[in-house]
Amino acid sequence: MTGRKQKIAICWFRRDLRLADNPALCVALDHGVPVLPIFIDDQGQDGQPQQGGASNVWLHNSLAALHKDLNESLVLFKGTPRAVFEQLKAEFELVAVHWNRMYEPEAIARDKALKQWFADDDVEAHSHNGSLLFEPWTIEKKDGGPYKVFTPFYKKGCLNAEPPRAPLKAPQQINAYEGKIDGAASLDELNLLPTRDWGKSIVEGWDISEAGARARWDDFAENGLFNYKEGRDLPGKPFVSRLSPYLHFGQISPHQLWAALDHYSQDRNVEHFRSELGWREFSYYLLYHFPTLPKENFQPQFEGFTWAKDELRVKRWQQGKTGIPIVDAGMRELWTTGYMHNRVRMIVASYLTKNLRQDWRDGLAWFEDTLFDADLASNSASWQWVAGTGADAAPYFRVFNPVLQGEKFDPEGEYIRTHVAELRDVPKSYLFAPWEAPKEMREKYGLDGTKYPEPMVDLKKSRQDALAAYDAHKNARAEAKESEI
DNA sequence: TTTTGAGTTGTTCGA
DNA sequence: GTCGAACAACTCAAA
Repeated sequence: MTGRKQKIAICWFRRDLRLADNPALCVALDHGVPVLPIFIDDQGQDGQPQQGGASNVWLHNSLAALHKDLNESLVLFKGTPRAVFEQLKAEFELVAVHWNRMYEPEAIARDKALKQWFADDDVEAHSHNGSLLFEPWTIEKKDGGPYKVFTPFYKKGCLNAEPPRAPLKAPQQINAYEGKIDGAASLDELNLLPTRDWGKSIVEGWDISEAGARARWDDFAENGLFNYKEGRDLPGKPFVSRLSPYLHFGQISPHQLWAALDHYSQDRNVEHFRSELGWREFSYYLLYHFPTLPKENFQPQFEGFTWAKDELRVKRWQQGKTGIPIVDAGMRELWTTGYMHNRVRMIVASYLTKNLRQDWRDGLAWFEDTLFDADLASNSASWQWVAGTGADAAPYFRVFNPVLQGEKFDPEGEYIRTHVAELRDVPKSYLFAPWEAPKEMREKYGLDGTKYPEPMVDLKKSRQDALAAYDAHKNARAEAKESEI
């Protein structure tokens, strides 16, 4: 190549797959040179984690949509960011590189090293805040340490802090670099879709794009928000936002939602939805300050607690064949749609960790693989919360009774019937605990295990066993402590 | 340093 | 059927 290299600025898309309210994109466009929008798939490389199957399906569709929104100018790569940037640096004069921050421990390590590398090479590189309302390092207790309880974190820490910025408008025009780039990959070459058909069926009903995120919000604002505080507990009703996968991949930002909520009267429903965004912040905050959150019990007193390791139990839970209707409905919703209603997530998590006494990490791994919205921060914080090992966790004796939960939150059985076909015709009086149905009814509907399985474990006994296991652990610890003295 | 009040989402038991 | 108490202490946050 002769002459001077072409000047460009790079906007590195990651977990911010949108044009509106995208600080990195806005600033990249300000340099007055063509912007090269790129995405790098570095899963499994250089210590970066592998994303789950459902997440990759979502990502595939997101990238296709973003490419379209960018007038087909998005350039994809597979490999390590370092290698990609080395190549781009050889080919172009990099005026600046911009990205929006990620907060997983491995991502932080990667980005930190890259920043140093850019600094050593005199390339301007800047990270921006695109996905959190409050940066984790800005919220601290009076004594300077991190909060471990949600309410003071949210009320004192967040609500008294500098308010989140107003969302940025989408750029009116994008001066994108449109030449050919060596080493770029096609979307198919990223191989994000699974080989089985599963990838096709789960995307039904989702518009996986920035416009789709908008539409989802509009629909929720009109039909769910006004009834959110109580309605969000009813899995058979459309009162939850279902925005979580869009938030995870950044097709919509929390700033956009936070600001949009200002347009409504600040009643308890709006307050509650805001606080759910607060929970998302809290999860990221915990992961930032306690990076072992996905791997180790947050509460150290659970060290050495033994879970009843049983692969068959985990497998039947995954397949939605536990014999507990609301649990099976949830697990099947997850498998067939890539999503599970929040109330049911708690029920199935409580059932796995308490009634089946399986390690919360097994549940976490399954959710990571099958949820569209699999988000390391929220997922680890929430599993630990249910298991009782987490921050601000439920007391150990709080074991959900899935029969009562079903009767209370899915009273007409709509949710169960939607997801567990075998139970569609079972009368309501036995829908939540089919093992209690009279013999002839059990035979008629195949509730004796011919169509629908009998319960894996007795609910009452397994509850007592869980409480006993906790007690035993506590006593063992107390004794160990005593013998130290 | 000590003290005080509080802590997302539940269940069971007995009056 | 409804209601309050018990479940078990412990940690956190702030005064």
